[in-house]
Amino acid sequence: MADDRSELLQGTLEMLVLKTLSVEPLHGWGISQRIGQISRQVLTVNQGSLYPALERLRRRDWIRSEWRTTENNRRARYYELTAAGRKRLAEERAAWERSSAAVNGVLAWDGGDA
Amino acid sequence: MADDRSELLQGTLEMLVLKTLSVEPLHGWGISQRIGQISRQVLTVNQGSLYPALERLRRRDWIRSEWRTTENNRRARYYELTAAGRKRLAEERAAWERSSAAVNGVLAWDGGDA
DNA sequence: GCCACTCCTCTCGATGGTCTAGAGAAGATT
DNA sequence: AATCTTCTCTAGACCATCGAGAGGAGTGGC
Repeated sequence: MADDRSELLQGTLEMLVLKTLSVEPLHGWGISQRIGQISRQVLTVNQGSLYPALERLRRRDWIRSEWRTTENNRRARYYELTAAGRKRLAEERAAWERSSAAVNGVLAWDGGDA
Repeated sequence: MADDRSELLQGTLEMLVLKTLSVEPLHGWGISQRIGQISRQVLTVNQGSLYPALERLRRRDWIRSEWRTTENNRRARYYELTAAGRKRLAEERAAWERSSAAVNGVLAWDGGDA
């Protein structure tokens, strides 16, 4: 029922998070806001998906975290990319480009060759 | 880890199947072959994913099936798109285009405006 | 001082699409 | 007769995501 439910493509969350953090360190809530903002609310990340994803990324040493105080004077865990995370982002990006191009190729197919 | 596993983007299988059938009716094995062929093996559909997907599509009346004999003289269940399936394909395609454009937008973001 | 609101973290259980790993049938080829 | 190819189909498990929360701490209004 892919109604208007979630517009978040499965499997892209980690890449999106890594990309967001590659621009600047952010806390969880900020990552979610940022992705929504850039995509004009087409992509929405809910917290129940985000925190487990952050934990997975941290466990693989693609991001590291640190408690800090926000501009609003609240405690928040800031995440930033590691060198391995940067490499990982490049890989995921390449895979995304290859796969999405392939999907577009199938969608564009009209019965010609192949 | 840079999983060389499946290159199939989650959530795109049904759309790919509908698209494939929109060109011509095919049996399950043929659908899988066809998608691999067009995408130059970037996308691979394994049977354990395909048949449950076909069953879901059939149950929603987006495709209908019929036993026929193939060119190789074997029994095969041919699937073809219904009118509702054609409509559904258009919807999924629109959603895919919106979402993948949004993902590309996030990937292209470099810290400028939002 | 108290209350509502925003900011922000985090958890649990359920859902559901996909994968692994098969079984099995029947025509074709050797 | 044995094996390959074509083709359908299933069971169990995995695991990312989602829905629906709980909770804590600072801010601003009254």
